[in-house]
Amino acid sequence: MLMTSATLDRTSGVPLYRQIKQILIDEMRAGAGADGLAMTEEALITRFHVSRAPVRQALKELVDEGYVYRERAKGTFPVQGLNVQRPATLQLGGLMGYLREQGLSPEAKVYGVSRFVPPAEVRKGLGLAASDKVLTFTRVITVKEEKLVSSQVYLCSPPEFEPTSRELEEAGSAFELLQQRHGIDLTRSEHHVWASAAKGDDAAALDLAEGEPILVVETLLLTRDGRPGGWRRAIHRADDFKYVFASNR
Amino acid sequence: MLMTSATLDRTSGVPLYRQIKQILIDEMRAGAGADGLAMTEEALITRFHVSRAPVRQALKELVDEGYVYRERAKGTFPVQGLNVQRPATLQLGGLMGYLREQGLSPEAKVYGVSRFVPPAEVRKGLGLAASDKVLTFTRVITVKEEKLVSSQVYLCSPPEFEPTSRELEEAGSAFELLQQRHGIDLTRSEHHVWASAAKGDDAAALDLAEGEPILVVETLLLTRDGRPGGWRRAIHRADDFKYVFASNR
DNA sequence: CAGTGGTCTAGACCACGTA
DNA sequence: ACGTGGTCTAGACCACTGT
Repeated sequence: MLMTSATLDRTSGVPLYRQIKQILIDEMRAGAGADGLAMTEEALITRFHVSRAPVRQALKELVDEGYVYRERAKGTFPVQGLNVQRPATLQLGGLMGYLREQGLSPEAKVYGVSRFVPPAEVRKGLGLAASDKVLTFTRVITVKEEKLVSSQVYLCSPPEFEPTSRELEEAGSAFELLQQRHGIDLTRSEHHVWASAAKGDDAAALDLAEGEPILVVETLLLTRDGRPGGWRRAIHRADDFKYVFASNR
Repeated sequence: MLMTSATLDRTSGVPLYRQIKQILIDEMRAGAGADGLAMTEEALITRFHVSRAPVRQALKELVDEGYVYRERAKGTFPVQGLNVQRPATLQLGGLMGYLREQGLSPEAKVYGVSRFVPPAEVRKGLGLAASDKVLTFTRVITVKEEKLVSSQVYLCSPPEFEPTSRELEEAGSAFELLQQRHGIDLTRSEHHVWASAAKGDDAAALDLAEGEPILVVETLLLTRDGRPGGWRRAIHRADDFKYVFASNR
């Protein structure tokens, strides 16, 4: 088998460590699971004609992303099973996109877009004064005529941010809209996940009988500098929705 | 206020970047949230009399762990709210320790320790042949006379690994035992979390009526090199157990 | 012993944001 | 223009592992 060895492009503007990283990923996917090649730093330095820094940065990111593991005085080795699909942590607000990728045809409905003072629990989580108003709305995602998830969203946003229901339905996520229009990125988040029995509004929101099981996900969203910027309570139909995430520690 | 500035110890064997990192964490906790000090690389280099590498490594880890954020051409800034307790992702098998830290008195009971061929679903997840045997057992954690969680665990382990129920109850985690005795560390994991209605064995395991809501957490455990090494299905009493995790992306 | 990754030094050039 | 973090070079010494 003839293997055309990839080389680096020093004029492309793409950092060397990213090119190295991508080449190694491609090679591992292509079947280096049969641990053929040695990924020692020295080998990569001589192979790509670079110094240690870009090699180490590439390997560092590969470790963080779970592609390889390193053992002191032993070497760097690819993890097994890179060909099988590994679950990625669900992106925030990326549920619509994910469902489409899965070949489903999700529909989003947004109700009750308004701006008012949130309930005490939410106000506390967002660290707001008793009179501060936030943008709020309800979003229901339906798949195959069945209501899959109902979310109540509270967003600390400038008064100028007054999206319509239509805009919120078309945008993949309200958070994306907020970033595009006002440069506010709510990239940090804290999730609380538990099971409960549907009752009252929760039951009605998903057309469930009282007492039926639901999955509740409460999320506090934070800006890069750690200030609360949003709060969301999502109710999922039991069994139909699974939260998936991986850890390397 | 007199501030005794911490200095580095080059003889302690502790890497400089770790010392720098810890000093910065302490200072931020002490109240640098009032963004008093500048954490630019140049400032830290001159302050600690080191080169750029340890400073960058310290800051890199602080970013990864959510203590600071960096903006190109602007600077490095502490995130707000470091004094309030942030949720840490629950350590695998660390539930007993966590409950004790919370001042509760959890009790663990282990039943049915044995070694046999697992059901098809588990065998598939673990990538085993039809005749491979694994160690299996059931573990129930009780708090205040109430069964909180019931786990069915399947462990790929050498035949010599034959812990007693007693040993498994006293060890914080079967995974710890496996690492201590055979050097097998199942550090990687993939979690699937959803809500369901208790029925059959699941209902009996937690003394619930049929149809009551439960939280199901299925976890595939992997070794550092990515080979499946264990599988666990945990059933949690609804409302009493919350899965908490944070993300910086 | 040689090879590995972990840590550190002392420089360099660049893109980008602020002033 | 200047300061910031992002990237890269070319060295160095160390601890640890396997032979």
